[in-house]
Amino acid sequence: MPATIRDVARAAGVSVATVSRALNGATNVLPETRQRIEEAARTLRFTPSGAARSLITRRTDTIGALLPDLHGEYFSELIRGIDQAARARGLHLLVSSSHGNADEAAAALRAMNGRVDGLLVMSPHADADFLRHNLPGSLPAVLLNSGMDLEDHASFVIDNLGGATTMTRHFVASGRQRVAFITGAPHNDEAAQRLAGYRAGLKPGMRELVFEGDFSEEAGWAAGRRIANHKPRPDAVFAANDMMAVGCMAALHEAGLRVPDDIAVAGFDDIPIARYVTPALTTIRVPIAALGAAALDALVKAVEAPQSQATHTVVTPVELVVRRSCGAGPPAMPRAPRAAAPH
Amino acid sequence: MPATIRDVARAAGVSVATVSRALNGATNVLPETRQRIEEAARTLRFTPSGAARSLITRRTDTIGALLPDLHGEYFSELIRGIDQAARARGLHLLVSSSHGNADEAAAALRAMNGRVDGLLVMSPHADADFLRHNLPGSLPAVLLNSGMDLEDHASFVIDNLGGATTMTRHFVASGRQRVAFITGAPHNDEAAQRLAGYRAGLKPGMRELVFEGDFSEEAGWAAGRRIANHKPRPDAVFAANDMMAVGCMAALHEAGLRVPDDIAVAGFDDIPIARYVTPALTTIRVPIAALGAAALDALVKAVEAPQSQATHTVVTPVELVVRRSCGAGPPAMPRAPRAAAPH
DNA sequence: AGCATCGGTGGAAACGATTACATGATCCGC
DNA sequence: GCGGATCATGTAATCGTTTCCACCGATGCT
Repeated sequence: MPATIRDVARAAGVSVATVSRALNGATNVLPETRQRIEEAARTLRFTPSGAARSLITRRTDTIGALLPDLHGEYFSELIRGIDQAARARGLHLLVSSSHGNADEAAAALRAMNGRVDGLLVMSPHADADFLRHNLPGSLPAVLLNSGMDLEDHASFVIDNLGGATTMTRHFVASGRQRVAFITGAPHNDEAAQRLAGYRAGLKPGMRELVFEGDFSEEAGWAAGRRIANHKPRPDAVFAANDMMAVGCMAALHEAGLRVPDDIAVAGFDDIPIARYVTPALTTIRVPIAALGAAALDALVKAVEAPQSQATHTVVTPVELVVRRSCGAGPPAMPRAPRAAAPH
Repeated sequence: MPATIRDVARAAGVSVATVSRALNGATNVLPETRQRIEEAARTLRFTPSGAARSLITRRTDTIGALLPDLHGEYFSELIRGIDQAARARGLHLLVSSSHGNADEAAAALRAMNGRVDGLLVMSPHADADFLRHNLPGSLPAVLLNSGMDLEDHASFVIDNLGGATTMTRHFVASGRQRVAFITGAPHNDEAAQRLAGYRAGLKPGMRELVFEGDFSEEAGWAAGRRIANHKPRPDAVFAANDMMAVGCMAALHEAGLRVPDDIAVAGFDDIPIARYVTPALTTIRVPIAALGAAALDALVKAVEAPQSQATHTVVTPVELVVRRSCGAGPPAMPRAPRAAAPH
């Protein structure tokens, strides 16, 4: 049983009110009294109960993150960005992930009530209706990468459309004639945007060549096989994400094709692996961590000024990264400076 | 302002006690009454306050994770494993990371009091003394990858020593004569264990060749340059982690050496990148997610039976993964089945 | 000298839930 | 027909904090 504020009060010979004031930095406490209290707190190893404190304070100094999955580098980067921004503000992070269905997600959402000051939501189930029915009370929330405009919440998305358009135009501009596309998961909003971007980037008169995928490496490999056998053979492949591009390159390689000489390959996301595969992968860099941090910043604003909920959608720009897999780029393996980290 | 249990009671025309009983599945509530209460709760969108509930219940259904950093695949895997095990038990996860110094870590620890039922601690600052002084009350805690045996807490570690020994022996067994080692970060316990394993794996009479590193890719690259110029040139390099191995391979490549023909390279951890670099990296597979899950399981046990704190240290075994970078392994890029995940 | 002020402190009411105990009503068996 | 068991429900204490208010001695101003 941990020591309570009452124990400290008794030990220091004062009332609990005074202890609370002394420990929370109120000015109107006699220096001598404060010192006695601090010493009592130290020897009793008193730590205020977060639950009790946030019950009366109505602040938890915690924000909740509802994520679809923790698999892969995309989400680890996202969490890292969110955590970093949260820590800078002295906030904690309560994460909840992998909700197979809407009911599970709803349960997770409800369980957060009274434990968080705001919610960062990134879930395939989180449409407008879902939030309207399941968001407890008036918890501020910010949406991530859910393509819809919601009236009540700010929303942060990646410029999937613009990025895919840029990539496709890059292929076209460097003389590729038959640019194929491997789609992302069906019913996925980001996948749809990237496909639309691909279409927008083709030159008028160019034929679109769409192969189905689902964001997984296997799907990329399967699509790569089909592409290798397709007549006339495409001279460029744009995969809706990097993992599929990696799988596709393997299949093309197995089919005896040379990348980029016979066929160029590009992905989307710029996951760390992208620069290490051979040849290094041309891709669209997505500032994932920055996106998470920006979303958290917006959420904190919403928490601090509940009425002035800015409900606009912020589109984060992306950047073309040209590497060997599309024929250009530096010849050697680039060693971009990265923060030193154990492991 | 969210609805409270009192609002529900008023709406249903019963007392708060009855509402609590009805909503928590007690049997002794008239079906008709229960129905009225459930409907009232639904229309008012009542969600019990976690803070209030855990104040009286003394359970938070949350476990806290104190991590050193969220950078890199190592920690994302760890969190994934922990989260998965936690979710299976209906527990939430409160994460806190990147504590530059012991004071910050202590503050983070204190802030967890009253918000979590137990603590998963992985921190360079978390030695026995630190925990004794900063662990609030009698919070159960489990340590991760901190090399020391603590009396009061269970501890989970990777078999760094055994893994490094195995790898070194593999080099020796396949006929390598001069095996070099690139060390991890100084003052890091895991780094020390891996170095010790390297030494233990050398054949009696073999000369040890130790190059300094710090787990970062840059350090691996720098060590690779020194190794390429070293006379007589080593015919194998064992880096204390995969990132350094990757950097080292780049440097060897730039120096005109062929891996694995001129010199073999191996790493430690088996991060996802390892199988995608060219040549694919021989390494020691560490079941990171499983480690996190096991630690969480142990913590849950400690939470449920506070007195029977099993204080033993569990050493998780590791596994040698042979790929092209040391001369063996399958010729084509392997596509191990991996769970399909967006991005 | 008297009265308002001020600064330190204590008492007690919140916050929103759970739960031990009290209270009636109903029902059963003798 | 009456005492006691049973059952649904209400009353109130409780968890550990913060904070409003009252109190009281000392001080300053006129």
